[in-house]
Order: sequence, then structure tokens, then C-alpha cells
Amino acid sequence: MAEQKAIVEKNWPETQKKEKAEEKRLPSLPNADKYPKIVTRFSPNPDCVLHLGSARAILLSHEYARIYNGKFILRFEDTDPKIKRPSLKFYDSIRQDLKWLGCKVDEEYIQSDRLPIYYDYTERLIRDGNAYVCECPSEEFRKITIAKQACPCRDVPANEQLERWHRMLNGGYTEGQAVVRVKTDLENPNPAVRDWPALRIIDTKKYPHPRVGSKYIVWPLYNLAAGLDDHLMGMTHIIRGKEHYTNMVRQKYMYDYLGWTYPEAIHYGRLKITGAFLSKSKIVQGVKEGLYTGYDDPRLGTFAALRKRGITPEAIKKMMIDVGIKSNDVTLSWENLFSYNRKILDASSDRYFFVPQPVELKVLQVPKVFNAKLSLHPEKPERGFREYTVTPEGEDKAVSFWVSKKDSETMEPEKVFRLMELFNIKIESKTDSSVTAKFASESYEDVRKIKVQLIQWIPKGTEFPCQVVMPDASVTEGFAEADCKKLKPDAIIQFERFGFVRINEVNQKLIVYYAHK
RNA sequence: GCUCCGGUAGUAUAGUCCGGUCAAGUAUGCCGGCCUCUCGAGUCGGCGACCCGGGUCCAAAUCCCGGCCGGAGCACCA
Repeated sequence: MAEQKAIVEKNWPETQKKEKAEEKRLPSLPNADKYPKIVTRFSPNPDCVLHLGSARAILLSHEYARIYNGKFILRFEDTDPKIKRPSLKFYDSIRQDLKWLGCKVDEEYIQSDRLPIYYDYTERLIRDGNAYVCECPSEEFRKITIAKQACPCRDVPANEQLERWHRMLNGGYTEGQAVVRVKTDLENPNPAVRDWPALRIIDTKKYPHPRVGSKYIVWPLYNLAAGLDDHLMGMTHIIRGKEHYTNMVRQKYMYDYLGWTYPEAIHYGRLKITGAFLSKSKIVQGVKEGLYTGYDDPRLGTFAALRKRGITPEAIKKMMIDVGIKSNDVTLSWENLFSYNRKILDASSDRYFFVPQPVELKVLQVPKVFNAKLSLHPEKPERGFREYTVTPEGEDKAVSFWVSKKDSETMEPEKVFRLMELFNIKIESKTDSSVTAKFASESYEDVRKIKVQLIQWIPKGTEFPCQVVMPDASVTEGFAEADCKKLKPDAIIQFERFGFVRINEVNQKLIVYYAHK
């Protein structure tokens, strides 16, 4: 057996290589071949910035559109000026987030521009006796519908319905006095489906819409607007959260009346990240109250925050494709996202030294001037180097450095350390604020076998003050090496033995955001 | 309560439609070795799962029934 294996290995080495986990691919879309062109959409309410919770809908919808060479539509569902009031600034932040995620939008629509279209179809539904204007108070209607009964308005003749409809449009009703309902089977086992509401009145004098102000007082509800639009915009596949499952059931009644076929619908489960805040209302409220520094506060799970922290869109995309479209809920951990991100960053990030909470280290008897040449990337020398010269001074030929407090805490007299790519030292004495050591030897080989700790160092006087904003929004102060002055905002680098960080600001100080180890 | 979904290692996922090749694959995590002038990366090895109970069948993660657990919906929100 072993012999056979050896022969196989010798002659066909590639067959023995453990197959590298092949890139995971998305399952094919149901009935994809039925449609000449696949059309998907992402349809957010612009009432908040986007966050990881939307990542599934966005990335999967977009990815499928690309796989099938189809079309990806962005549709703003801003039809509630009162309760989930949209805000102008979010339309644009959503467009930017999508762009950042690498999702190219082929077409964009805004529902608040389309009210006349919704009115037309509503009129048609009413005229055909498939919808009616209901004047019942909602609690009243609830009682009737739970008993599987028709409400008194349901059987009012169509011409009178139309009259009521026009009265609605003309302001003859106030908020809550009338609502348009689409007829369904009153025997439907789910009471929530029975004669669902399609349009309602909103007092836009009191609650003006951020885009169209008080122009309209009759506003469509989700199922009417989204239902009509999905057909009108040629959607073939709807990918959305499972909270929309019953909405599909409701909308199918309307599709039947209009003689349309409902698109293929995929309902995926909720996505949670342990420890991340993914609630829109909590995010908006927290920002408003000043609990967070903004929508990009590192504690938040918003795309803005992730971007600021140096999480790459590629990592998010990869994770979403791996998670797929199952209908069960998924609970991911930050660790998971980080490992996707680390793979990407490790290859692309330059390395630099950073010493958090610096402590002075004085090395005596340094025999000569040293030039340290430090590679920007351990596996890619072609990326270049940073170079530092240390020159001993005074009678005791001393050189002073900054090292991290954490490293200094492990220092004890007689212990040997290596200043990375420089030389080895032996500790002599230590006080609370400084450590004294003496030069031990130069060669790495001397200490390699005894596995001494390699530590980061920064020559005193060359330090570049640096603040690292941590994921919990706390700030770690320290010194970065002088070459960091050349860095540009948005670059993502690795502070060796500390973690990956994204450069936010390079001025008198270096301000960076911590991504992960 | 009612109406739907769903339950594979710590987490996520493959396999479930069309039962055997699954004493269950992969990623991440954790443990250990090697490698490396980072506590990163790489590499090698290890740990770890079919919710429970019946049934059908030569054979069940896969089909059927019951239970348990989890989730979603039940708005004049999206």
C-alpha cells in the first residue's frame, strides 16, 4: 500500500495533492432558463445607512445578475413619509455603499416618483371589483376578518367604489378614515393575508415627504408598490428576507387579477453577527443621541463603519456567497469575517512597526553604527524596504529606543531579546518607566535556536505619534515608525504583531482604525 | 394563540429533491508539529456534527409519522 502510494506520488504528484478547497459557487437560480434575461433588484427604504444585515440581499441579487449576464436594479422604497420616514442623505449613502461593495446598478427607480402609476393600477383593480375602499376602523376590520367575514365596504358596487377612491385622492378623507384593500380569499388560513391594505392616507402637510413634500396624500403600502413594480420592472427573481414570505402570498392575489405571473422568489433567513448592532432604528437613534460618533462608528455593523475599519468589500462578498441563500437564520461571528478579510489583506498590506504605550529602552555598549533594512512585506521583497540607522552616542555608546509596554513587562534582568532585523540585547535593569539593556550580539542565528522574543523598536527621536481607534471605539496611543509619514489615507497596512489597520489621517499624528489581528 | 419555514461539529456550509459510493466533505475555530527575523501568512497532523423517538426498507443524514427546539409573519412599516 505504502509502496503503491510512493509510486503514484512519484509519477503523478498532482493527483496526490490535496485538492485545494475550490471556490464555492452559488447554486443555480430556479427556472433560470425560463427567462431570456435575469433581472434582480435590491430595494431598500432610504431611512438609514446600509449595514451587514442587507449584505445578503445586495450581494446575492447582484451576483446572480452578473452570473447570468442579467440586470441589477436599485429601487428606493420610500413610500412611508410618516413612520419609516426616508431621509435625503440616505439615498446617496446607499448608492455609495453599493458602489463600494462593487455592485453596479444597471437601473435605478425611486417609488416616490411613481405614485401616478400606482394610482392607475389601483383604479383598474377597483373598477374590476378586485379592490375596494374600506372605511372601517382597523380594529373593526380585524374583528370581521378574523371571523372570515366580509366587511360592509367590500360589496359596495364598483361605481360607488370609484367615487370613494376619488374622494380619497381629493382629500375627502383624513388619515385613517379610508384605505384601499385588495380582495383575497377570506378563507385564507392566514388572517394576515385576508383583504390586505394597499394604499392609505398620510397627512403630508404634517409629515411631508423629503422628496415630494405634500404633493400626495394617498400613499401605497409595500405590497401594492413593490408588487406592481416587480412586474413592471421585469423582475424575474426576487431575493429577500423570509419576513417577506407572506407578502408573496398576498401579492399573488393581485398578480392573478392583473393576469401576471409572480417572479421566482427566494426567501433567505436573518443574518446576525454576534456582538454587532444591526438594528436600523437603534443605529439611527444612537447616532442621533450621540451614543456613536457617527454612522461609521467602529462599534456599528454599517458598511460605512466596516469600510473605515479596513474591512474589504471582497471579504464581505466572499462571506455572503459562502453563506448562500438558505432560509435558516445564520449567526456569524466577527472572527469569521476577519478571516476572510485577513486572507485578502495579508497579501496586499505593507508591514510597519508600531509600539503601543511606549516605554523607553536604553541599550548600552552598541559597538558600531547599524543600518536596518526592513522589508515592507515578508514574502514580497519587490515591494521595497524601510531603512533606519542607529548610532551609538556618548561614553557608554548608548542608543535609546521605544518599545511597547507589553514587551517591556516581560523583560527581566539577564533575559535576551532581539530587536527585529537589528541586534540582540540582554536586559540589565528595569524601572517603571524605562528599561536598560546592553548589546548582546548582532546575528539572528545566535538567538534563533533559543527562540528569543523578537520585538518591534523605534529609535527615540524618530517616532511618529499614532492613535489607533479600536473596534470598541477606545483609543490606543503609541508610536509608529517614521516611514509611516509617507502613508496615504485609506491605505491598509499591518502593524506587525499588532494587527491590520486602515490609515484614516496623516498629519501631526497618524490616526488609524484597527481592523483585526 | 393562529399561519408558514427550518433543525449536519463552537460558527457557517456541502450532501437531503432522485435512500447505498457519507462510520459524513470544506471553511473558520481550537490543540500540536514544521516553516518564517511579526503573536500574521504558509504547511502538516489532530479535535469536533447528521435534534429526539418510532416506522418503511437488505440499506436512512436523506423517505413517512409523532415530539422537541429555533426562526419568521399575524401593521393604515418596509
